[in-house]
Amino acid sequence: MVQSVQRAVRVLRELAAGGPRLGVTELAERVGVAKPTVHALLRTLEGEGLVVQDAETGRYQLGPGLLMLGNAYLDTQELRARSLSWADTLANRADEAVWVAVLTGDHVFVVHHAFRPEGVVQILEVGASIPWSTCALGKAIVAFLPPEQRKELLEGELPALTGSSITDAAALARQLEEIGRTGHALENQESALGDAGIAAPVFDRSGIAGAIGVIGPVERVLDDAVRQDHVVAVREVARQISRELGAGRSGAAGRTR
Amino acid sequence: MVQSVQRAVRVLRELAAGGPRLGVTELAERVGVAKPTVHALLRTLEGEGLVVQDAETGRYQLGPGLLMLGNAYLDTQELRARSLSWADTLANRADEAVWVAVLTGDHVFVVHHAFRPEGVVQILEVGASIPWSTCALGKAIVAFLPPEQRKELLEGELPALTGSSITDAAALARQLEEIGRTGHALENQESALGDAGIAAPVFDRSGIAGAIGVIGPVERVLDDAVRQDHVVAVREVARQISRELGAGRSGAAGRTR
DNA sequence: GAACGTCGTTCAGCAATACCGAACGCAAAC
DNA sequence: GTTTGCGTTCGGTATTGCTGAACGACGTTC
Repeated sequence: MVQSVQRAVRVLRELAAGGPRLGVTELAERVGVAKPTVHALLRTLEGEGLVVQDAETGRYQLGPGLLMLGNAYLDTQELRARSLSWADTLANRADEAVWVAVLTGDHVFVVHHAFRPEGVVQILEVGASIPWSTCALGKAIVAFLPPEQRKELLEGELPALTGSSITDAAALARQLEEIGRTGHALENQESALGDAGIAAPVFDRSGIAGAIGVIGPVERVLDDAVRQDHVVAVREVARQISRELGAGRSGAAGRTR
Repeated sequence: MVQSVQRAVRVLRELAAGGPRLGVTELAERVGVAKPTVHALLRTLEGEGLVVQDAETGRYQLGPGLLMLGNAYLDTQELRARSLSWADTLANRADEAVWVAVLTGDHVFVVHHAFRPEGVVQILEVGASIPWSTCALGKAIVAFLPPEQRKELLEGELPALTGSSITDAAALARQLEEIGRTGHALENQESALGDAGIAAPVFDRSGIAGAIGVIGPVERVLDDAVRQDHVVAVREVARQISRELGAGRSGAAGRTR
């Protein structure tokens, strides 16, 4: 609606996507507006700290103000706040990394990452964005969405990140149905080779809020000896968080009606 | 310069600062513009995913798009990229948490956090913003800034976060001078009670780029038995990263001229 | 249970504002 | 030394965004 703001955000998006440093001219043609316009937007964003200009080359890149706002977003996430201690508990109990995620559009957003205890070098995944259909967290959320939204997502794009990604809507629908019955979702190397996950939905007063799950090497996570333990642990923790968020007593399919 | 963009950012800032959810009316009076104006801005930001509206109450809060942009900022940080593996190495060697930070205005911004191995529950501090004068990282950076910038910061506000925070400009100037000689900075509960830190500056082609250091309980970090080891380790790692960033061979005060 | 107050939202008109084409200064490339 | 490309500045135009007033819905109060 407000043109300049839309354009400013598009500029930020281009800066985020296209390489570390971009020039005014390049940005102008990517966004499709005149060069002086982009310049004015950049100066404004720079004044607000959302963009910084490299003193040497004159090119622009994203600024630290964005990180502040991004962190502020995390703080407003009630799901995240309530999950922090439970995620740690789960990480210790399962001896695996734990992710908490919400759905945004057709992607799943990791809002918290509890590390695996005693793990080796682990990279932080907070802020990661994954197509819903390729991970346990996404499937756990979508399975409990209102039918029309679920249908819409199923009819949308189903990208393949690995050879195991499920790209057939009918097969996915069957999985979702089963997830609705069992209350948990599985993922076997559908988003990254070698990684598997087990996730369960988290509800708040108004319905599905997100999902929590364990993520780790397929050999460990889906091992027959511990898999059922993981399922139970994840589902229990998800239900606990749901209760703290004020969900109705029907832990699972209750809110889909 | 571009009014609407400035106002949009101010709206985001207010959303970040003031509580989890704010209404249009409240935002309008905080930002000081008419209600419909704020409404239009919010609708635009919502369309871009930087803001979401609570379906129930109609109030607004920050959106996940901000997290994406914030993460994109981290990815553009060359210092962060080069530090990742070194920070882990240092965390293991020192057996303490390691932070990497850059200077923004008069605050220090944590862009990477390597956890202490085998540590108990640790909270992630990436995105934290600390007054430069209250932490080892900040002092390590400012000590190697060009003289006029250093002077400006010394004349600026020197807030006190704890009773140990240094608020006297002359005392700080003396510390900075010593840091310039020794190549490392110390912090003894100046930003948080019980926490201490040891940091060293990191340089790139054009001068000071940021700092890296260990953070932990004062009893461990500043213990006489290991303190000197920490100093050596931090300084070595800082020099290694500087080399990767293309700094001149003068590891320490070289670039201040 | 009805009246009130408050909130988010819509509308239309005014003019302020942001956009653009052209031109400038500067640096690097040839 | 010339040329090419960059980021930047400038001024006029009309598009665009801003505002006051009014609408409908919700929650509260008496």
